[in-house]
Amino acid sequence: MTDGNVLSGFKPGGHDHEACIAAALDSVSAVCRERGLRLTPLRRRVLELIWRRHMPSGAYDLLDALRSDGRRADPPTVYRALDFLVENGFVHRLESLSAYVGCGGPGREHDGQFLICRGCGQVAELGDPAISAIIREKAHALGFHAGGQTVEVTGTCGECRGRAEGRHAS
Amino acid sequence: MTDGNVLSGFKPGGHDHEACIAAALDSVSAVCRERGLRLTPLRRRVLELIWRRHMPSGAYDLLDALRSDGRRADPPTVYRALDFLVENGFVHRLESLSAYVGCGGPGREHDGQFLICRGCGQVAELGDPAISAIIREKAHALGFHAGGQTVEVTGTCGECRGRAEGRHAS
DNA sequence: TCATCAATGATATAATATAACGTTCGAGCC
DNA sequence: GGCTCGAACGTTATATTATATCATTGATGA
Repeated sequence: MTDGNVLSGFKPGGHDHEACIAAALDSVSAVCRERGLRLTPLRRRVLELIWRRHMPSGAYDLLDALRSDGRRADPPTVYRALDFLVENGFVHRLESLSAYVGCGGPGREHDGQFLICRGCGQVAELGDPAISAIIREKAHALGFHAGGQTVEVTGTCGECRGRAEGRHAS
Repeated sequence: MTDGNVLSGFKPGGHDHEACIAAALDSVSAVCRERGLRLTPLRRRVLELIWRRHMPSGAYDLLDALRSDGRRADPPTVYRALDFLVENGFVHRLESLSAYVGCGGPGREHDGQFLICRGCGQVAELGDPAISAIIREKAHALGFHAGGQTVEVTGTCGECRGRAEGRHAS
């Protein structure tokens, strides 16, 4: 099996974060052009802030960041931007954290599965058809017609487990 | 495949609800005795209220219900009872609804999967090992050590879909 | 009987999210 | 260009969900 189903993985310490943000913004920007959606400066900025932190952001963290920009901002400002980004699949809401992360495969229809590391706080997103299919099938066997799926797993990523074992050994 | 993995299903209109509540309370009561846990009157009452509504209850709904009992109650009262019930696996929190439902298999270790009907608001709980296993395995393939899983599916149950089709046909 | 600790009472406040209405701004049309 | 319209955003207020903190009660065992 390849990593073809990983929409966004845990990032090693030294990855080129600016490039990673830029790529995400470009990708969303392209999808918006295709679909006639308006990626306004505010929406774009919120999306950038989400990618920049590279871990789940609370709405009020984003609000503070907007204020640091010098912009006047109140809760509806950020919630409206988040609504747009979530509705169009550019950002996902993590229900178990009440927080938001950038989508690793914007523009692709998918049910995301999220791995949330307790150690570093990073989140990986899978878009694994086998997982969503088995859930849909098991539900269907009970006569249930599945719509959206929320799949969130907390645990420890490889890098953090490595660190923990390192400490043990030393 | 049997329905062996259904911990609690969608209830038909006429099921014996009192018996259903009593069975749940007895079952939790027995587990508490086994484990030396204190199912105090308050905790028992909150658990009963949750089963009685037979659909997800918000913490503040429960609070209102406690007050209707004539009992003085404030948020920490209900949240502490919920903490006890959730920690010990007698109640599950539905992250996508910020609400609580009774556990269909108290005392059994399991990752629950929840089917949330948009029509009637009822929730079915599965404890399907195949679902939790594939999630754990896919996570593991990425070096991620899975702890708890949140799996919540919104959609439409058979009974509600039946009703909707009935209206169409008429 | 008393010491102790878990449970609950009570007050205050934090964190997350939405309602409602006014204002601005840009796209399409005359 | 000037108009109209609707989407986006500004602004104020408030709703909903959850926790921190300290005081009090009450059951259990020394």
